[in-house]
Amino acid sequence: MTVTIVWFRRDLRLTDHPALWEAAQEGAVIPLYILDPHESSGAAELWWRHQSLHKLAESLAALRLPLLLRRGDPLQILQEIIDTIAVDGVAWNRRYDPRGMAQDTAIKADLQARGLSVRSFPGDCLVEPWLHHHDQQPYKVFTPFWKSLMARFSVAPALPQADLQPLAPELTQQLSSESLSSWQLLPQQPDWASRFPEFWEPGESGAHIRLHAFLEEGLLNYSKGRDFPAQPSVSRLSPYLAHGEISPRQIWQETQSHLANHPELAAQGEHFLRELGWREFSWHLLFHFPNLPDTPLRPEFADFPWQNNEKLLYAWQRGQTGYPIVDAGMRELWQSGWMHNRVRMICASFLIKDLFVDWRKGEAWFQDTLLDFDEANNSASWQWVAGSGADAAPYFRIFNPVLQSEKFDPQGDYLRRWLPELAALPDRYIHQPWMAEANILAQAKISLGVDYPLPTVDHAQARQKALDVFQNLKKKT
DNA sequence: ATTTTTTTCCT
DNA sequence: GGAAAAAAA
Repeated sequence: MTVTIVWFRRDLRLTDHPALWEAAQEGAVIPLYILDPHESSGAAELWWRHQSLHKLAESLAALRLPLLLRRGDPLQILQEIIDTIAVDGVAWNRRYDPRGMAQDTAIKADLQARGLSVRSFPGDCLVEPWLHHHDQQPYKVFTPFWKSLMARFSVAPALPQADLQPLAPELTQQLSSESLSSWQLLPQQPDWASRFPEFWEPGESGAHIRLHAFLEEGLLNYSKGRDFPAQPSVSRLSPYLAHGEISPRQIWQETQSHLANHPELAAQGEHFLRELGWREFSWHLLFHFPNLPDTPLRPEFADFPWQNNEKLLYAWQRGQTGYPIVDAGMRELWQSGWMHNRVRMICASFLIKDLFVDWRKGEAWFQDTLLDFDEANNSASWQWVAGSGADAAPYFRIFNPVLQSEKFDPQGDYLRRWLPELAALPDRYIHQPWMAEANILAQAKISLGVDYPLPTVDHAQARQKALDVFQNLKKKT
């Protein structure tokens, strides 16, 4: 009978957890979570992590297992536990972020030198990110990447929940855990996160409830509906995925089995799974280009003449740009910790190409405020919008915030949900309040510049300026 | 995962 | 002269 420490990281779940499964097959399991103070984490993701750890501890407690919570350098913590009690090995699911991989390699070497069995298992990708072209080059374009992945690999079946046995009391007595509340993961400004529980139910069971609700209600119109932020046509699984409360393998498998019963949804399902493919592609890119979070993949973007106007950045962050679709998105993010994908693209394009603020400032803001923050998705997607990424939008693809709003929120339902001060404006003007005549504004009780800002920049001018800058960048190279 | 301008095609 | 398609950015 062996005793294995199972080190939980961004895989806060009990099902389809390969390390936990394997360790439980062989004997007793000591579940451990380490808060690493050197790891930078956004305020929103810490809020979620608090709830998530609480839920995981509850699920384990029901199986008469503790969740050990320790704060500090992971190697030191592991050494400390190993020195205290008789442990045979340590097991974890692999991480694929550059810092995490380096840390895991060092820890594995150290613990193995101490004679421990250290085993790592596949982490939360459909296929581990080190695949490449036949000539060893990494994929830089999504479609060939995804086709090749689909053709060459099959997704491993999701594992059921491990059969966990209670720990022997004498073992439990020797283990000390810190209290979750002592970590103070919840934000210092409590009113900021106060509305999160209206929108989210963190935890493994919440993840599966969400997935099944989506498969039943959202998938039917996924391909078209996913672009309309007022429609319930997207899965909203991203925060669960980011914290590993559900694995991509589980989403894959449960979607496939739903499709088996609903063959008419095949095309919608394929589209949904392809979005999981974009997550996969982002992790592939981050693995092969570890500087993705702070260095443009296309070198000509290194000298981009950013203006980085602090006031404009602040207006964007707080949803005060004067462009309703941008402001609605930024307020959705601030209030709910999440933003619809279509609106993320519009807001990001606006920051970069209308406000001339460095995409890394936007990336940092998203990191701090997104409940679903994911290092690979966030950096790959910002580079995609900036045009500096691998398979990026061409630089001249500049979103028009009014057209996008009219096209994807025609009745202004999304705008009215997040911008109550504009609710009384007629549909025709809600996408561009500055075009409304004085009597219409008066009727809607809006004084522009007082109740709602005038546009901070002129889109047509900003667009032209952005295109000119891009022409100059091209000339230099 | 686009927008704008130009051209074509019809009335 | 307006809509649709194609081209350019």
